[in-house]
Amino acid sequence: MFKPVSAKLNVTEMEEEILERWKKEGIFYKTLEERKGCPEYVFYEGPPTANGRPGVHHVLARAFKDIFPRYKTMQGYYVSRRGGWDTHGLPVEIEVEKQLGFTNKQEIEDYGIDKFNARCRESAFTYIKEWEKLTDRIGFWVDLDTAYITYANSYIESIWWILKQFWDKDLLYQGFKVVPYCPRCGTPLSDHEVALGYQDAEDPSVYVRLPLIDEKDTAFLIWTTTPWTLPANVAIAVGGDLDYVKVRRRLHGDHHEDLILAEALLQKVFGDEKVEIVTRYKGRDLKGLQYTPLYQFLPLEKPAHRVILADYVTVEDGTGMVHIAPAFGADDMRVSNENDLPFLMTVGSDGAFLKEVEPWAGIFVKDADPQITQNLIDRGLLFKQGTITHTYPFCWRCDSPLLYYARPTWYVRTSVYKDRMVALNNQINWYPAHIKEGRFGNWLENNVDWALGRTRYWGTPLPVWECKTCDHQVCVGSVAELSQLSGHDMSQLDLHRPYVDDVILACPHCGAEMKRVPELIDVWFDSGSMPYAQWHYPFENQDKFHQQYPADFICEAVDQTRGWFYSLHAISTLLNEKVAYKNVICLGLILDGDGQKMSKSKGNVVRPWEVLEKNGADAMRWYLYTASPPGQERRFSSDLVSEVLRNFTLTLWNTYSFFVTYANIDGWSPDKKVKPEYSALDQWLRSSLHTLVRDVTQALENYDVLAATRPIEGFIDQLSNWYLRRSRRRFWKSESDADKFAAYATLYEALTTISKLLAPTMPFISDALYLNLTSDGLDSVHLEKWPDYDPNLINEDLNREMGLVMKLASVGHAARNRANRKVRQPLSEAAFSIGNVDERPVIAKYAEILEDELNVKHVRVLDAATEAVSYEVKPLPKQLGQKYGALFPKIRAAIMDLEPEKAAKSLLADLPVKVSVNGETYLIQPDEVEVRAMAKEGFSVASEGSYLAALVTDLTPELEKEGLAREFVRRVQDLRKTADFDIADRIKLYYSASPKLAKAVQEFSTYIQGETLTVELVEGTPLIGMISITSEFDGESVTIGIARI
RNA sequence: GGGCCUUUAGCUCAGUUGGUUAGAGCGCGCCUCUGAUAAGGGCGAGGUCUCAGGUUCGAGCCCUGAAAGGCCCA
Repeated sequence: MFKPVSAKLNVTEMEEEILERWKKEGIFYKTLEERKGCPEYVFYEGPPTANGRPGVHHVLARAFKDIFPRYKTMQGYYVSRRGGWDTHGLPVEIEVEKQLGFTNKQEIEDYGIDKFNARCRESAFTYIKEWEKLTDRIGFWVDLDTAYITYANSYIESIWWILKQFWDKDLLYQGFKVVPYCPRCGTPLSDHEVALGYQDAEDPSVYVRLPLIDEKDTAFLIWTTTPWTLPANVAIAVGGDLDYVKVRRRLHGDHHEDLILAEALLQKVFGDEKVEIVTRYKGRDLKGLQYTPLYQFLPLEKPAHRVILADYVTVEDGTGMVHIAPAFGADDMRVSNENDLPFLMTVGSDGAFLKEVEPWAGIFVKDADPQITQNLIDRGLLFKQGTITHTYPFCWRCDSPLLYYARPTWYVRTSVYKDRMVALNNQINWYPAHIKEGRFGNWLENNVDWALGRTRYWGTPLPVWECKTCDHQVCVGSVAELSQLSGHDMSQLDLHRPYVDDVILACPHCGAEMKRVPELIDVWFDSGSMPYAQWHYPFENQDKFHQQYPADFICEAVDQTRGWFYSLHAISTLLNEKVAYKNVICLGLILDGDGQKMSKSKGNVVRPWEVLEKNGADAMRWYLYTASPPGQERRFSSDLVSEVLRNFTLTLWNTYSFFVTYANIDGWSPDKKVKPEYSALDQWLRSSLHTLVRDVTQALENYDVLAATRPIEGFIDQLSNWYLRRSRRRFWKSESDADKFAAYATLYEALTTISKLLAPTMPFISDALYLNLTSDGLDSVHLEKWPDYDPNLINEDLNREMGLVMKLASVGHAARNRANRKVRQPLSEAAFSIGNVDERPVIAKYAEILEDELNVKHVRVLDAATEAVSYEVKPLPKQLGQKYGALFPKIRAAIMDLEPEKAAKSLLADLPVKVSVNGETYLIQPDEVEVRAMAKEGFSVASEGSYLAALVTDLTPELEKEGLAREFVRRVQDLRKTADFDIADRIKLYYSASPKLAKAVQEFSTYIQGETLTVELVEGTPLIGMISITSEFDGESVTIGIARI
């Protein structure tokens, strides 16, 4: 006996029961336990930050992550899946700052770094419960009990070890560079952080005169969108080979002024204003010309304010004369150094002007733009102003505009490993494939050194100590080393600020005090270090590390290309010259209903809970797998998840419920000793099933989730709507014969196999099915072996033939519809015409199925000689086009010109026909054309392509009576259902009917009794206490009463 | 300015090595079937396959260019 299964499914209840069972029996740990010692399949969990609520996009990633560990476990691999939490960095700090109402770094310092960091440590796990609950609810099996935590001392120590390796290889260095810098957070950002925050922004666009020293009434014209950088100007750059002109503008009276700019930009700058070209230059002619500085707030260490040459100057916008402020542009800095120009720093680390810049001291630079512009107007130096909208980087967390700002900071010399990173990337299997050469490959090709330093509080401290006196630096690679260098036991030290800052070392060179440099490191370095740091490698777990490196599989969204995908790859390359992961699925973004990216800052993150409560985790997962290719972005809609439930989950569930219901009635159970006698339909289903196992397995091997899921939908549809519909009578009939056994065995095999195929993707329903269907099975489908397919059972011919039978049935139904003959009314005959000779035998072979499906007494091939009235012979382009190439159009025309009747008769007899083109004769084979027939009158026809069904719609009295009997049966069945009788209940039945119907009932009484489980069929008024109904149809009337026996 | 992706029915998406009638699901209208079904079946409305060139006997598919949208980088 199987546990009875209602056709109605309460999906949430079912899933929660399964969850409860998993928990109670520790199924997840059992799957690990059982596979101990097996070959390892390695999955890395990209650590999320638990200081925000998990959203739909997290469900997406976790759903995809879950598939392969489950699949590989079933294949016999040991897949330890350690969870992880990202805990450091700005996202956490900013939340705490919000709580405390802080707006700048000084407030944090005043509050106390120790207290601040203690709060950060807590805040990092604000939503840990919700994360755990969600992870659990969606069935993502990951070991959160042993999850690695990036703030742990052991984790940090491993990172220190990595940094020390880099230090020893001269891969870690301090440089003075212009970096993207967030003035609010007070820290530089790495390129991949900057990449997260580009937005459209409106900035001033100003054209400014810089008067020449040696020429009266003449000025260079420069352009900038950052007026605040002008006080730091030291030079003008021009392109040596570009063409420049001096133009003369007429002013009021006799006055005029001369301006120098690139010729190509005259139109853009002056528009319709007429100006006179006075002189032409090449850029290099201008070199060395001096101009009057705009401002002189700071002393100059070297001569400045002259024209220099730079290769990056273009004439695309501006004036072709580029204002150079070495403190605020990477290119500016480079050319300034090349030309031995001074460096003017006018701005503090808070983004406000220094006190030397008197008029605007203390004002945030962007806020000072209008005042500077006004100042230039007042002094007659502003030529023109406006605004420009362009994409500008903003801080990815706090939305402040970033400044490009020169400061000393720490770098990892990734650029020297660029080629190696590119080469190793070629070994990685990317899905979708274009990321490899495209987005990720390009990113690697353009690699610049990793800006590692962060001047913040909550993060992994950079373990470099510097001598106050002689500037000597040491990098510390372990706690032991720190103890040794400091002369104190540091094993209990919290490796965070401010505690590490308090550790003073003695300089090995001069003996003076060494203090730690102030920087923390980029949090992406934390997560990229997880392959090593999660095991506290190399201090512990050396074996474990080697077993678990590199990963076979990782999966994150596309925004990690420059995030985790990169940091894993870069660290692994620099450290070991190996890949960190072999296969990676890169997911597209989930968009909200309006196509907007979901993000916390926009507040449009859809809560996954509603969807889960309504439709369950399986349906939500299935939707995410099947909706669109994984790399593509997708709009998320709760309604589409409901659709999965209705169309897929419930179809499967009902098939399962049907099986259990009838198997229980018949007391059927699987018996391996009995060899089933499979019918053609059974063989077809098994062929489809084993094809499915083959295809799904292959798709999973290729990390192709779409191809591993969509075909299952197709199979379930055919299982339910063709196999089961066509097999119902086999289950209903009362005798338990070999045919019935085969039907049960087939359906049972299909359902148990499906439960395994669905285990990685729909872990709940698959286990529900498995547990009930396999009484002698394991504790969970997730402990099962992945199914094998039997190639001998795969019969492509059978698959094709059955497809054809379905097509013919469909055309047959259409013909019935057209003739207005409902299926309940038996008809004498259906005749089919099939355009392709080879396919014709299908009709005879599957006659029984077609007769039953269409409710006709007989099916056959339409007789070409006597029943068809006209033909059409249609050339098949695929065959003929490939065979005749350019000759095809003429061959085609020649075939169309043939006399259709004559040609058709020959072709239907499987004989070729001759056509003549350009004096040559060609033989057209029967399989190179389609013959379409039209049927004579007396038939009701429908056709699709070359398939035609012709029904004989004349009714004999006998057929009519049978039709009435079936109508009668249907009324009884309806009544049984309304009365809520059990399917197996025997009944007695009283009826009174109009004469014609009464006669039909008498004649078909055996049939009726069999169909309706009627033990006593009595003509007479229903008895008191019977459930009864009166109805009229086809001009007849009847009253029926039934009662259970 | 550069890179990558997308563009097919009202919506979500398929569309094989290029083959002449471009499909599915949902939604909509009409009809129908049902003792597994929240379903199934039939018919219908709904498409200049983003546009323009090119290659080819033949292009939704291949090539070139353009447009729109998205992501990323300057």
